[in-house]
Amino acid sequence: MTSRDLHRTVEARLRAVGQLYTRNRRALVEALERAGRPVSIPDLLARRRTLAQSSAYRNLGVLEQAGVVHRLVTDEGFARFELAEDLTEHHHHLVCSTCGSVEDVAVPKSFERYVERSLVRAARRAGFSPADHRIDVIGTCRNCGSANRDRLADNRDRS
Amino acid sequence: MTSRDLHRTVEARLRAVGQLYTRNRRALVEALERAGRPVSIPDLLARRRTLAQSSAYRNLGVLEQAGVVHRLVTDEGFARFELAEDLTEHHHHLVCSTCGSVEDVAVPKSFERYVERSLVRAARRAGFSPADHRIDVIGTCRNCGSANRDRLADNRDRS
DNA sequence: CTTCCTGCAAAAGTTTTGCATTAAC
DNA sequence: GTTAATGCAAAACTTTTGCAGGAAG
Repeated sequence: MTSRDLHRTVEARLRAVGQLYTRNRRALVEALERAGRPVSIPDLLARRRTLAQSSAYRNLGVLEQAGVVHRLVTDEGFARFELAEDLTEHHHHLVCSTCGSVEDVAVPKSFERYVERSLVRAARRAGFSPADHRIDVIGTCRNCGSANRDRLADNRDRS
Repeated sequence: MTSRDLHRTVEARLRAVGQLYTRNRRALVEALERAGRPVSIPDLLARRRTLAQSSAYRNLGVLEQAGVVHRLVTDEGFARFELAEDLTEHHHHLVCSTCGSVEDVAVPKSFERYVERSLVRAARRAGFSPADHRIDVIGTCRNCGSANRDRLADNRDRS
């Protein structure tokens, strides 16, 4: 989807829930588009100094209700936001257990189809009506991994 | 694993990180064992009135470091705790988007093997070292589903 | 002109921390 | 008796809310 299509879609979805596409909201959508990964509120505030914290929370809430952004929680103690999946690509997350960063990762369609069918079956057996799923891979990101390798190398050098 | 084995294992893991298996900690482990699903701090405090809130947070932190409990975050704004997976069974979660409740769900071993292999491959391609994965199914639990069906039936009756 | 959005400040909710007391070994 | 855990209260942090002023249609 082009950036222009994105903004048109966002505007339509906001209008559908009786909301306007204001400057602040456009700035948030642009920031999320540029980031290409889930972003925290402090990050968003740093990128747009004039944006009040309460406006960030409120607007992200509105955008979430309009189906434009998705709020996800990590074990960092605060939330992160990303564009809704139908505005990007269906993807999952690589969560670094060292630094808390979150990156997107795509998986093959065949994997998704198989996972989806299996999960629907397992959920139904438990009397649960499945609507969606979420998969996170926990581990060590490239940065923290190489930092760790450096540290190990240092220790070897010293001994 | 029997309850007795569980407590022996917990005691050993706590000792391994220089911590004691005190009454409060035993009570927390027993509560988590009985619950059989992720439990919130308010729930845990309600089940043991003499337990101070700060002790609950502190002890769950210690138990997490000892590898006895696992902290998981939902979009409810607070954390839930469960026994570590190697003390129970490998499982995933059914998260109700209406009431926020979380239940455990088991999936076939063949599913796990396939998912694990696919995720490891996808993560490595992104320069990420995978250690574990987490799968949540989002949807409507049995209670909220039947409440919703009741509501729909009511509306039909009235028209 | 009327409605909705914005920013500031204060409040609410969850989690963490300091410190004196108590329990565990 | 010494060390570690507990409970109370206060603090820190993220998120939500009230309200007066300003922007948008």
